[in-house]
Amino acid sequence: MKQIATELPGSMEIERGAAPDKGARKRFDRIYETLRMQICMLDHPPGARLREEDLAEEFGVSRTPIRRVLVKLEAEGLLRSVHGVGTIVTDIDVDELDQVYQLRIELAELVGKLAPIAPDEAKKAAFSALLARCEALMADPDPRKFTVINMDFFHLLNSLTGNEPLREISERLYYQTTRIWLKTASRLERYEKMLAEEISIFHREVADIVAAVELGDLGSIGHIRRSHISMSFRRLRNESLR
Amino acid sequence: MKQIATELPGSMEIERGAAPDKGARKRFDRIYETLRMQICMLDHPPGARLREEDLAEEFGVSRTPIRRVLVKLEAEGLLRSVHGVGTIVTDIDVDELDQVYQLRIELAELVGKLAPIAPDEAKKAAFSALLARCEALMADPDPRKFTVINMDFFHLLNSLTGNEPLREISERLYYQTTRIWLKTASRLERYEKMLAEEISIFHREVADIVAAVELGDLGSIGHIRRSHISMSFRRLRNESLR
DNA sequence: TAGGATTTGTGCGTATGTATT
DNA sequence: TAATACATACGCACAAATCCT
Repeated sequence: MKQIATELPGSMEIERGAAPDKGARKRFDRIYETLRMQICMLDHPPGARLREEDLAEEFGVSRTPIRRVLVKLEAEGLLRSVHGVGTIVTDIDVDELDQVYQLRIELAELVGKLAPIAPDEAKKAAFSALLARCEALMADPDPRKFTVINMDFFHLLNSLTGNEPLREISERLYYQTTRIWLKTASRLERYEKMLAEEISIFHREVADIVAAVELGDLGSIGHIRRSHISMSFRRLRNESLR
Repeated sequence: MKQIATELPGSMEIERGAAPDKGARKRFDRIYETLRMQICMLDHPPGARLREEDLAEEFGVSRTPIRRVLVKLEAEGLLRSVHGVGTIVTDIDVDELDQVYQLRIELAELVGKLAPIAPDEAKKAAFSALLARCEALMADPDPRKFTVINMDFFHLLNSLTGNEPLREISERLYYQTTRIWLKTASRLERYEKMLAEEISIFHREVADIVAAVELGDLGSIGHIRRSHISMSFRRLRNESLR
């Protein structure tokens, strides 16, 4: 039984300003990335319960496409759906966080070793621009801005390897840990001061790496990142034990 | 602050021997693992089109739970769903395969470095048992049996690290590459002979590693695996260029 | 202990996209 | 180019599981 119809398909639809969501795939990606960022930004903190129906309404679709996204986020360890209970944002304890950091440290060094890509002028400019944003951040410390800049910096560094599986895995571990770092830090007494210190230290790391990028010394980038990731986690753990 | 309990009450349920698929989660896992193994065994070779309806019938469910599984397998890079076309088993070319192997080599070495677990008697026995199966395989070379033993061996080695993210990632890359190895090899002229040689070489690797396990020398296990993974890929590539 | 409220899981009909004739 | 076949994507109604009173 044919449905009536058919005005001309999607192409006649009005082009809405930003993202008219042409295909199903683009819509899927948009919802996925939005949700992942929200989880990363602690808009949905660890332990929070997400209701499929709420999300469906928020994104203007039915539960079905939402569930697709949730399955993927669950496969990446950011969510856990439980029948009859809800969909919960995952949390990990310090021991697990330690394990992920140990692995991230090793992977960071691999970025400079496996299929390293010598940065061209455009990439060097991107690094410089990021350093500038980082300096602006120091004048006005803000956890959300810090998270975004940190994330952009991570992606920029990740683009220095041509090994795509490595990029993918590093990214996944990154999204799994930054939100935990942010959550843990935000509960500490000295949060404000600690954040400012962390931003300052981050700025130094960026400056160090930008210098290495200018020299085209990809090998030492790995070592710089290795020590910074390691120290960042140590600071967090030490602060937690105060 | 409410933390999600580590395990859900479902553990109160009785484990029934035949596993008649009690909960939704178990059914999901069963379908997922079955399908993954089928893909790995080339029952669904790269390029094959899977029809959701066929799978639904095969597993005795509707398309809905099948689609959940397909999304997860797609997230892991084993499938790709295209609207209006079908769900296709992914294939990767030699360059990509090379990248994954490069990464697997590094991760294999990390297994012995990050949170190494000293094997107890039970584990040593498991290694010995696997060596025996490997010897039996040499007398009767069979690609499917080889694949299964190889996989069991991989899981056994992976259990030597307490770093769970590392285990998870290694496993994912493993499932992504073995099937491609098998497919590529099966198309070669000297397939029969090559398989026998590969099994023989594999037997030697297992013997080497079992010896290292007996000595509790986890560090050298990493080096042994590193060289074997590397050489295995080189042999495949060289054979392809004949 | 029982039952209702809530939330995820499932089944199925329909819409939409793609390829082929 | 248009029509047709077929596969995935979607929306909705209902079943199953869990929680709380």
